[in-house]
Amino acid sequence: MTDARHRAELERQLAVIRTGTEEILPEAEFVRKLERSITTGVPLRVKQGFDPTAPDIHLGHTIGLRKLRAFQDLGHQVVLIVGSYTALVGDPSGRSATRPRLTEEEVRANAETYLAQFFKVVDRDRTEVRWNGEWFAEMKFKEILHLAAQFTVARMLERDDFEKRYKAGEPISVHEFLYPLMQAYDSVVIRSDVEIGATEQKFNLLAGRDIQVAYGQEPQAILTLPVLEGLDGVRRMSKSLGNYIGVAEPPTEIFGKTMSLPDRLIVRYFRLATDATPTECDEAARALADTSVNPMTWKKSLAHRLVRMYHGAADADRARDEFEKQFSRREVPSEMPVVHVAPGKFRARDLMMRAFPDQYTGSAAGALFKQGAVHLNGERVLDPASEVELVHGEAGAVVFKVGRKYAKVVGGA
RNA sequence: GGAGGGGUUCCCGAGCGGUCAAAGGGAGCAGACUGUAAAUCUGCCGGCUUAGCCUUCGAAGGUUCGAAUCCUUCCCCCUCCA
Repeated sequence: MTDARHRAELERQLAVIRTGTEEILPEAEFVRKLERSITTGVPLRVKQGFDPTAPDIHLGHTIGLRKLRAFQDLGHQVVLIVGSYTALVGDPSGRSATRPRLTEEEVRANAETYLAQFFKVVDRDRTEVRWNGEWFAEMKFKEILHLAAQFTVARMLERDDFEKRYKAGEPISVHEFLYPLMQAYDSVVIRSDVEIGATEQKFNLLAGRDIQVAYGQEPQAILTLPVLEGLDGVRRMSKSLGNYIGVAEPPTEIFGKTMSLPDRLIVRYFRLATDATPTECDEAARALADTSVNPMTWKKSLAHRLVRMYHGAADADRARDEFEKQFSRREVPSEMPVVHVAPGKFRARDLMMRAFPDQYTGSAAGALFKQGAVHLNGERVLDPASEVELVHGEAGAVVFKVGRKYAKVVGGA
C-alpha cells in the first residue's frame, strides 16, 4: 500500500472507532498504534475483561461488545479476559459497598452463560478467550508483592468510589485495592494494545498503563464507552438494579421493556444500543424534536430494531403485533404461562397463587384483590375468598390477570 | 493497644420502657389517567387459616407485668490517637 492508501485506511478506521466512543486516551498514542498496525499488517490486540458475576448480558454491555465487533471487522484481534480470579475479589468500580465474593463453581457457570451471550455480538472465530485464573492461580506471594509495590495508596484513594466510601465512613477491604492491579496485570500478560471499558472503568484501564510500563511494556491505549441508563432512565443499566433489557430475553420482553423507557432515552438508545447508522439516528433525533410527532411511533421502531438484532425480523414483527394487541387494544395476549391444577373448588386467592407460583405471599395476593388488580376471565374480582370452580379441560380454563401479568390455569394434570 | 461513635423492616433513616409490625423518604407493587412515556392523585408495602394470631429492630442471655428501647457478654463496622 502507498502512503496515501495507508492514510485513507487510517482515517476510515478512526472514524469507525470514534463513533459512540466517549474518550480515547492518550489519543495521539492510539493513532500511532493504529497507524503502525496498518503499515505492518499486525492487528491490534484489543482487550476487554468481564467478571462472571452476573451472567446475563444486557444492552448496557452491548455498547462495548459492539465496539469489539467493530474492531474485529477492521481486522483486529479481540482478547476477552474471563475474570475468574478478579471475580473472587469483586470490582469496586461504582460500588458503594464491598461486593460479595463468589465460589469457583458459580464463576464457572456464570462464565459459560456469559460467553454464549457474548458471541451473539462478537465473532467467536476472531476472539481469543483467556481466563485470568490461568496466571493468578500460579502467582507466588513474592510476585504479588512486586505487583503491589508498583502503586501507591494515595493514588488508589484518588479513585472516586474509594474516596467517597472512605469519606462516608464505609468499609474498604485491603483486597479491593488489588482489583485494579489484577486487571492491570492481565494487560501485561496478554500484551494488550488497547483496552476498552465503560467510563467508570477509567481508573482500572489507566492503571493498566502504569503496570505495563513497570513490567517493561509499551502502555496500552484506553478507550471508554458511555454508560447506558436503564429502564428507569436515571440509574445505569444493571442486573442488580433490575432495570435492564437482556439480550437473551424473549422477543416480547425486549419489546415491552423498550416501550416502558422514558421518551427522552429513545435517541440515546438508537445511538448506543442499535446498529442504526449515524444518519438514521440523526433522523430519529430530528423527528422527535418536533412536538407534533408521537414519540411512541419511534419507540416502537426502536423496540422492533432491538428485537430484530437479537431474534430476527420475523420475531420482531410478531413482538410488535403482540404488543399492539395486548396493550394498545387491551386484548388478551396470545401466549401466557399455563399452570395445571387438579379440578375442584377454590378460593379465588388460592387459585391465583397457584397461577403465579412463588410470586405472591398470601397477604400480598389478598391485598391485590382488594385493590382491584385481579381479573378472572376478564372480570374484576375484589373478594379474595370468593369461590371459583375449576373444571377439567381446556374449555374450563381460568385466565387470571394481575396488574399487567397474565396466567392461565387449566384443570387436570 | 487506648478513647469515642454506631449496627432498626429491600435501601436511607426516626424511635430510646407500654399508645411499635415500628415515623418519614426512596425503591417496588396496584388503582385512576395514559402512549406499558412523563407528571399527578390514591392505596398497598413482615407472615398467616387476617375483627385475631405469629415472627422481626447485629447475636445470646438477663431485669421487668411489659424491651427496638435498660443491664451483661459476644460479633461486626466507623472515627481519632498509637
